[in-house]
Amino acid sequence: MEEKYNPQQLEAAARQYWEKNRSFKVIEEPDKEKFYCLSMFPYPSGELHMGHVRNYTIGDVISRYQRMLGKNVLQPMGWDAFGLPAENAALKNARPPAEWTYANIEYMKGQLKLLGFSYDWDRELATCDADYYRWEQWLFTHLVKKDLAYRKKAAVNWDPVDRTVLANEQVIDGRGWRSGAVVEKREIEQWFLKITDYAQELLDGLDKLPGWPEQVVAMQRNWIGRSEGVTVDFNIEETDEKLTVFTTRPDTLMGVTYMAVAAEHPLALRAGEGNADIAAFIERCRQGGVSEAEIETVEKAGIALDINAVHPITGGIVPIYAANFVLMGYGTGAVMAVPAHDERDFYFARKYNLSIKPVIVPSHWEGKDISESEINSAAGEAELSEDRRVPALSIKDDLPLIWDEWDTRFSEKGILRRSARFSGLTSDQAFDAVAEHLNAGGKGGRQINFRLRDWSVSRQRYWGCPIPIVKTPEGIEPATGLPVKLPQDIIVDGTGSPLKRMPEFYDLGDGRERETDTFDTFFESSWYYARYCCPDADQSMLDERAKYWLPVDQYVGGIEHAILHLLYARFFNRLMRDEGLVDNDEPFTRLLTQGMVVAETWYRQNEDGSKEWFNPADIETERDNKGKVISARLKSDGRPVFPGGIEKMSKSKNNGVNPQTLIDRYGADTVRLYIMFTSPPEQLLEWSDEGVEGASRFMKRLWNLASAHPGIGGLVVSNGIVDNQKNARREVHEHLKKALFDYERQQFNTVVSACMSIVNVLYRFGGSDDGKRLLAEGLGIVLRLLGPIAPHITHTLWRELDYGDDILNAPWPEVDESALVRDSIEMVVQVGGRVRGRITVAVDADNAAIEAATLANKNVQRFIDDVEIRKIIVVPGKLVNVVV
RNA sequence: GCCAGAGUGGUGAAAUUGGUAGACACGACGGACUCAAAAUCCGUUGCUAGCGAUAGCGUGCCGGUUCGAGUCCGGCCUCUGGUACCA
Repeated sequence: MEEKYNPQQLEAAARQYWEKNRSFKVIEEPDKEKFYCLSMFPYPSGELHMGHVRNYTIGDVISRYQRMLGKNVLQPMGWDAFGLPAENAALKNARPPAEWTYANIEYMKGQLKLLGFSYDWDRELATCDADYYRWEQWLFTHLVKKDLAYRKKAAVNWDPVDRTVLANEQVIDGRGWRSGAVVEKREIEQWFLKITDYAQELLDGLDKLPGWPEQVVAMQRNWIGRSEGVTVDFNIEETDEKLTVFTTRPDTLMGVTYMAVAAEHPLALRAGEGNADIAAFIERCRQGGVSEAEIETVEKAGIALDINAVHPITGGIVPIYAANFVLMGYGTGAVMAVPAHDERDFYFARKYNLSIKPVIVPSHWEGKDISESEINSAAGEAELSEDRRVPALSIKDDLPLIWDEWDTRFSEKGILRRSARFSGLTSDQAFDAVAEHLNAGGKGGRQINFRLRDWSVSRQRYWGCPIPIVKTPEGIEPATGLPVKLPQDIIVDGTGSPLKRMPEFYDLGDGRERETDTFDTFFESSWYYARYCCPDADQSMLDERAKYWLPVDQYVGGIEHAILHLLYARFFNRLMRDEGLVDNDEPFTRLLTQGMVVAETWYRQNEDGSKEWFNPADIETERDNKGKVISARLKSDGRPVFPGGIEKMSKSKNNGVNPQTLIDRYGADTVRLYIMFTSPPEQLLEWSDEGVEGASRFMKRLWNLASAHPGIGGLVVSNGIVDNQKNARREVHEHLKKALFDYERQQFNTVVSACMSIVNVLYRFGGSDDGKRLLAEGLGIVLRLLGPIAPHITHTLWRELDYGDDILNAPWPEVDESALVRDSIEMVVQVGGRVRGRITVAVDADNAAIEAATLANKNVQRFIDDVEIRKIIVVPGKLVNVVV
């Protein structure tokens, strides 16, 4: 046995052993409990970064843990290989995206192998392989036939200079990232999947996911956004047309004072034809990108169309505005506005001097009414004054009738006033009454609405899966002869998809043309988890093996996928279910969302004001006597650098730590241990080189302890009783209990803490003959507890110390409850909730004995001397609180 | 803007979920070993006062509930993720 810890050598040997024994190859074994553990597959961007290492280490720890519990564990790996970065790299290097992508896959695969992950590599897949994407093309043609896929126009970001569609990420401050031109919204024909048909089911399914983080469930619930409301038809004055809106607050219908439509709404476009101001406004609204964050933060603006609507109940006249915050793609592209009871409507009304008509008062406002004298004009009841101005309404007591500032109470439900036949009803009663009234008059009725919109899957890009559609003179039809293969040897030039310039791809003769758009890359990542079960199935998308493995028992990935990817995958699973391909509704039983990896940034200011960023590896720091960093300089020139804050590891801030360098230097086990130890999996992980040193030190400490006792594994005799080392053995089993508990709740940092504590105990007490038996048992426990986290060293020591042949087949350690028994316990004594002392009492002491011991404590007596004791609270086994 | 999180020593964090705040580490300081250094081992380490026993203060800020609050409730501040074409 090597005297010194030599990670490079032992890790290579351990990996060789696993490879030779095909340790992680799995097949379906119906008699064995299965466990499918999946980490989100990487985009092959070039090299592995720390985020990947963290994600895959967490997944591997869970996989190996489940395997040691005796389950049939599947852990696959593959490549999310289509996407925008390949096109950007292709543009830069003038090489085909396919070449770049496959080279990256080769390199990153080599890096993954160095980390000792227990993947079944026989199941590897890459989404850019036609063997993979042919099946999503197949599914799509079925969806077209089932009317679950359809075409409609939708807005995209258009760069008028580069004449190309931009991703939201490529729009920076409203301008194209390469051209710098102001981006425009442009409506183009696109394919959509009817995810809204599944909205209710996707919402209900969230209740059946107790293994998901509550925050993710909450985000998905809000994203789907079910709301019960009413549709209302407003006639357009002097025409036969109508404007339909949806509202969740029909109780405020009598307070409507204006309507707002999207700038691209047909009514607005028509008004713009005869009015230069309106046309200019519509043009201004066209500028800027389509992302919600951009649209919602832009200042609200509108313009009167000089078209009026007719209130469906009062017959009053309501002006129609075009507004930049109403979007054509959402609902009907029109909203009714109630400025007295909606914040956004309120500020818009103030900006354009529109009427504000309060119609709801607080529930406790029995009998009181809104003073008519303070309102001189309100749509639906009186003609608007000439300039549509309304004087300020005053607030009385807690009346929601203020004009100057908005109060959130204004939007609360209450009792209706000034609402004709509905006055006096509560908001809830009015909801029903208004809905029935509209329904009876043929002017609307109840409706359930979802915030969720249908999924646009068309992308005007090259490096993606071709949409299998053919345009013929007779119309649109699904392609036959799948797969429709993506041409590979292509040079990208940044002016739109090269497929559009390749008649050999799209021109099928007889006026028949292939679709040249490709699928959104979320399409591929929405079903890869299922394909891993049967990656070689060549007669169908999935086969019977999928029904053995699915659902995924544990999914691990970044929190940034909380909504889109996870929702699309839940949707796809249902699409595949409805094709009879899978049995289950939900694809992922448990979900762990891991936090990002961040690091300190360092910079120097250049003379032109720009900043130069330096890698943390090239910096040395100086600390004060408390250990606080007071200055830092670049190693190479010794001149100072300055901290720029802690940020996500990135190329732009040059704060990435290369996993490869660390593996070369410390070995994979140390990197894995550090990552698992330094933060709980769901939290942000702040990188620290010193922390890695600490992890490395622990590895050596473990190795040194073990190598000093060759063959000690043979001393383990049925949890060998150790008389003279009772306290030490109790500590070991207490830490073991803690570690087992933390494995179950997936808090791996404290699993490592517990292992460190056990090693500390063994260092102190492992010397004598009895100590050797303690050591034999304790080391056996630590090796198995660390097995999933640091697999190479534990594999090696398990064999070298004679514990057994293969630690993967060892039984998982169990707590010996008899080792935990104590004779006496220490309890904390508080007076008035403040700790004043400690008492030692027998384990079975009753409350009277505990109280007596408490009152006998000298320091306690100091604090109860001249005050009255009201009562004494005893928390068994923990503390005593004397209430004074 | 909207939705969802997070904030604890010099640092990463722990606190079995309302019961001893700071486990386990990192760093720093002191010691042993060494000609010396590295490595290793041992000790001290929330802040303030005190030789000490001990006391006061302390979990982003303000307020509340409770015998008792890092944990529960109300209101803020700052940071992070998502926001439908980054993946």
